[in-house]
Amino acid sequence: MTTTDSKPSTDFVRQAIADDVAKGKNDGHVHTRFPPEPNGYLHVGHATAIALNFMAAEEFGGKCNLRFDDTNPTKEETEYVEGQMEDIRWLGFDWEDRLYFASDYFDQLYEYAVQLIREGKAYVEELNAEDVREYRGTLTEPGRDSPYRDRPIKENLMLFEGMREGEFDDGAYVLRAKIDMTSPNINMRDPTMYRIRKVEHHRTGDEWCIYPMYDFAHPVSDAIEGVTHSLCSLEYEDHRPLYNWFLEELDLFRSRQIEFARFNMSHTVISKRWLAQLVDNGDVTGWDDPRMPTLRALRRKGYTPEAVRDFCAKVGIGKTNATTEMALLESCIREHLNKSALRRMAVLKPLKVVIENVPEGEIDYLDAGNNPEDITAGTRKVAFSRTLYIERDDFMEDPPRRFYRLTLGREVRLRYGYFIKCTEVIKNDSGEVVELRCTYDPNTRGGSAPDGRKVRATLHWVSADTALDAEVRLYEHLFAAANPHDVPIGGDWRDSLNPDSLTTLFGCKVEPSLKDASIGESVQFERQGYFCLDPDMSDDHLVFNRTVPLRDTWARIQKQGTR
RNA sequence: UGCCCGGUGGUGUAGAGGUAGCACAGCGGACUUUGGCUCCGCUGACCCAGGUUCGAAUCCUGGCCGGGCAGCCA
Repeated sequence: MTTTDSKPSTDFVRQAIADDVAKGKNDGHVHTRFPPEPNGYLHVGHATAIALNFMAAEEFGGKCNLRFDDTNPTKEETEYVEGQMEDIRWLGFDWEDRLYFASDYFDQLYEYAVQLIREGKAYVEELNAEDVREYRGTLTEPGRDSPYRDRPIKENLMLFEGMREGEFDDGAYVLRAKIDMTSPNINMRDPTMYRIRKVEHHRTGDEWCIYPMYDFAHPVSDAIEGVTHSLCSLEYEDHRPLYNWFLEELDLFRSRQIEFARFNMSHTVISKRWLAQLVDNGDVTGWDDPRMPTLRALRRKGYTPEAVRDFCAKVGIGKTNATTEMALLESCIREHLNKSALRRMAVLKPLKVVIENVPEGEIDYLDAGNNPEDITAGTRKVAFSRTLYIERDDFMEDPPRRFYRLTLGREVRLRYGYFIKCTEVIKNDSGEVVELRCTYDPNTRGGSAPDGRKVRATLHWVSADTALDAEVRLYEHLFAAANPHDVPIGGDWRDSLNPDSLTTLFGCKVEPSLKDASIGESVQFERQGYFCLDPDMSDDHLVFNRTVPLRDTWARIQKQGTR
């Protein structure tokens, strides 16, 4: 078989949708939904699902609903509803007027349950949870029919009504679908449809004391909304027959469930459960701690929605349990910020430099480009004066082979400035280098020598006369191990928490234009990385987060020398 | 031991009977007023065994390995 027209290669979900459209199913309409449970904050894993649902719908000319799956009031809160909506909007997706809640359908769900009871397809169970488990059988043995399975319809109706009226305690009764207790698929062994929970629901208050289970609520909700393709994660594969059973028995719109693999990423944990533990243990400062893989944490750290969406596209979608390297995420944010972020100079670990042939009190204002990738970003002035700071790491008294930066007697360039040559090294009593004396060449203003001589290195720097003090927070992987759960026997997944995941630097020296930055706005500190102001800042205290460091070839060379 | 799903370079993902591609990572080089960016090159994969076929990553059979399922969670 040959194809002359090259179809854009797509993932299997989009292919399945395309097949349905081609067959004229649902008159070619496509409608999806993103159905989070409001019991925590969204993370990058959710981002891939959000992107899949919204993008796929759009690609096929359809819409995507946002539907909160709020059928378990003991775990769900309004705070999370709002937080999740904020995160999805930030990502750049719009559900327009299609904001729904499974709880919107509680009345209809109840009616459908009654219908199934009337048709003899559901019954009220009064075995306790333990006995139900016992009757269910095991993975290898079939289950047995409950003694209440053949309760008369009238009685079921009365009891279910009683459940709804609050006549019984939590756990006293449960409504079950009557399917097949011997099914090899355990989900079909008379699954629970409703349980009694006398707790307040975040939206319906105390209107209800019985709540539908996911397996019942989800297909019905999808059908009510006309969702053509219900995308969910792999663990629901075994639930698909049940999903279809409800739609068929109730004769509802036939939504199609398609499962895809859940997202995993190296050097972190993804599930809400583990993340909550990190928050509770105080391993991080909260759900928005920049080391977390949550969307609000990434946002605070300086990630852009464009980069996260690009990441989702590059990760793709499959059916194998896969773990994406965090390096891919980092490359996505670097790619976006390289094009968009303004360049600034900031010295993280300052070393004082005195340019001896610059007179005291004299300040020279030099032009500095704001972004070499985008000339329309313009230029700014940076001050050059007798005393300035350079990075400690940019000077070595006894440099190794491939160290091109400053050392005694060597000439280097100050970015946008002049060539300087180190003439003297000043140390304190313990032998630490505390100051450098240098001379500059006035003929190299702007950074090039009229006589054509070259320097191997260009250093970033700031004038001591105009520099601002700042706190800078450097982040690294939260976990040292690629897979924190891959732990030796007897170990704990938290054992591989990286003790250096946060390094806080005080007394950093940054150029004054950074005073005008706004919280979250990305800038590149030249030669170092991308940074943004953290909300922890105040009028007289700048706090920057490092979003991601620049690729560092020198660090790699050093590492090679080490081994 | 029952049922379901899945195995393509280090990682992720294409491939639908006809040259195994892309991205990230790694390595080397060019360029460079960021040891950044960009550009060029390289390394590197179809779980195994049979079968069908002129031809198999793809279809069939059998193994092996991995994941999921026994909530009144989602």
